[in-house]
Amino acid sequence: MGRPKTFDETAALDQAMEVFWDKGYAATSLTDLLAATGLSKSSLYETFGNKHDLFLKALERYRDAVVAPTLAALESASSPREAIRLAFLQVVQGVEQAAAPRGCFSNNCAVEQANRDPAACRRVTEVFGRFEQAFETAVRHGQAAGEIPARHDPAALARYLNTALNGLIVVSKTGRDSGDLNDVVEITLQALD
Amino acid sequence: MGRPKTFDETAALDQAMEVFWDKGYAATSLTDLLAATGLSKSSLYETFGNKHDLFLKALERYRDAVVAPTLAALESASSPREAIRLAFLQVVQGVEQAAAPRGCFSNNCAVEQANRDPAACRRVTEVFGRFEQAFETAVRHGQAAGEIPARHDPAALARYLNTALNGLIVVSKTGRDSGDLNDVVEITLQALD
DNA sequence: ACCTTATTGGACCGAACGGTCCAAAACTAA
DNA sequence: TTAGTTTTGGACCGTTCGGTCCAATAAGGT
Repeated sequence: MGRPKTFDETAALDQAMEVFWDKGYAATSLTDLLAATGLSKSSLYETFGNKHDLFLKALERYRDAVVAPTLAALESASSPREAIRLAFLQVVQGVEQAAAPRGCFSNNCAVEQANRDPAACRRVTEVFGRFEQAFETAVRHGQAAGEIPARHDPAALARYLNTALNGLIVVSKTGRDSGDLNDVVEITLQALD
Repeated sequence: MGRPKTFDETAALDQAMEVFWDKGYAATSLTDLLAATGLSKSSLYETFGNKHDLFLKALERYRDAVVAPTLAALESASSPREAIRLAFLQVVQGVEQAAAPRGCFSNNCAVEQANRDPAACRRVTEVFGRFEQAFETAVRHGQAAGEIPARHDPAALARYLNTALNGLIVVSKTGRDSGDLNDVVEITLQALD
């Protein structure tokens, strides 16, 4: 069976994801990736292919390891309305804690790569779709529980929430007063009244 | 007085701005800039300094040549409420017309550079601030005209509108159905009711 | 113990990167 | 016409880029 790998493949992928998340695709060099993962050049190419392949795998890893758990919480919350608020407040919290919020990997990728990298764009679209789906089921649950008026169209409201969330993430990147951001969140959530 | 320049400096700057706007900072090479501006390397360095200097100048040019006119229209509209709606619909229109919308230069820059380029970040923050200011005066005018209820806090509402607009721009980059985007705009603008 | 199979480090590659420099050219002012 | 000033093209620079390749190595399976 030959010599086994001396490193954890998904751990290395996680490290690569962090770098891409922080610096974007173009600004990330192979040297950065080697330093972050601790791999040698041959190991990296052997296990992940080239830089672009690795980038796509990092995007998928983000979807599975970061996005999916968050959305699961959103979909199975006992109080869907509060869960939605929490999703927004987590962004504000991110600003309070990190001096330089790195935003959302998919969001970053949409802005940097969507125009010139169809494969990456497809994956971002998928993540956005999942967000919308999660928001939609949360809205439906909220409506069933009487927390959200039934007159709202769940699908449209979900798209709205996803858009607003992405806006908040972008604006946060320039470093804002968290009180101001909280005001924005409150107004945003009035759409659920 | 010596040999005069054979090119239009602001026209060259406009071309450089287009490239940076489309590709971002890291993915734009000097070769790209030379091709777009038509300048020789020495002319470019002589007139604009290095790549980063040029980038900052392109951001400022964007603020003055692209953002300022838009905001002026927003601030002096006879129907402020409709002007706000129009600002959002322009983004949707951009999706319908361009196969690959390039978004907003400041927005792109916020996502790509805010964390690692303080000078660029400052300029982006300034543009965001101007947007909020324009939205705020539009809201105030709308309130004075009776188009927008007086109970709303103009500053907070302006921040909300700026955030929502940026969200719409980001989501648009992945190429969406314009009908869906219109739904989002309608819900967004219900905050003005 | 041995043979097969796989991993690994690092030398190496051509190309492209951002940036500098200078001699030739082109224009103005006198 | 000439002196003075600025622009301009392009040669050139060292560095870094993403990527390939191979010999050495290390761990199975038998």
